[in-house]
Amino acid sequence: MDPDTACAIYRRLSKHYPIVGGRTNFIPFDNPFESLILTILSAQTTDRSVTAVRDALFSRYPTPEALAAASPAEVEPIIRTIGFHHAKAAYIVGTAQKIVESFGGEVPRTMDELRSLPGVGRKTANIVLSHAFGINIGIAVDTHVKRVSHRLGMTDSRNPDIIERDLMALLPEGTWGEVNYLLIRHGREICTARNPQHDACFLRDLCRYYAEEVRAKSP
DNA sequence: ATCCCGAGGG
DNA sequence: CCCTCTGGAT
Repeated sequence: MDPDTACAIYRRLSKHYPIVGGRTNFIPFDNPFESLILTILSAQTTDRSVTAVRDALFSRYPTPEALAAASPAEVEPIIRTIGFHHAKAAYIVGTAQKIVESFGGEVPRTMDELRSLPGVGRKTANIVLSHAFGINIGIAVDTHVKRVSHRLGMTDSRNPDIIERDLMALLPEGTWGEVNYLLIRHGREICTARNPQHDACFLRDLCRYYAEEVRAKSP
C-alpha cells in the first residue's frame, strides 16, 4: 500500500475515533497499571464486561502492592461476571506480585519483562508499551487488526511480524498507541467479522474488501 | 447458538 | 496448529 493512502486511512480513523479524556473506550493511556490489568482482563470478552468490574476492582486494589497482597480467591468474585475469571484472577494477582517482587513495584517497560508476567502476551505487552509509555516497539496485532488491515489491503500476511511491518505505513502522522487503539476500535464497531457496516464505513472508498464485495454482487 | 480488544499449554 | 478457559449479551 502506498504511503499516501496509509496516511489517509490514519487521518480518517483518528478523526472518527477521537481519544477523549486520555482514554480509549475503557483503557487509560496515562496509567500503566490499569492499562496492563484491563488489557489482561479484556482477552476474549467484551469491553462492557470489563468496564462493569473496573471501578470495583481498582477501588479495592488501586496499586500493584494492593493487588499483590490479595489472593486470587479473594479477587475472583469481583471479576466473576467476565469470562475466564478463574484464570484471570490468578493472572492479575500473579502479575501484581511479580511487579512488586521483581520490578520494584513499577510496571516494566520492555517487551521481554512484560511478557514474563503471567497473562501477558505479545498483544497486551504492545498495548501497554504504546498506550501507557509511548514506547514504539510494535503494533498490537489481534484478530481485529488482522481482519481490518487485510480488508483494507494493507497486508496479505497472517504472520504478526509481517503485519506489524506492513502497518508501520500508518505511523508517520500518528503515535503507535493511537494506531493500536484505532484499528481495534474500527474492527469492533464497523469492520466487524460478520456483516461489516459498509454503509457507516468512512474508509469504504479505500477498502479492497468492499471493492471485491461490490464486484462480486454486480452481474 | 454465537461471539467477545488472548494467553498458555500441548 | 490445536485446544481450553468462561459469563454475559444478543
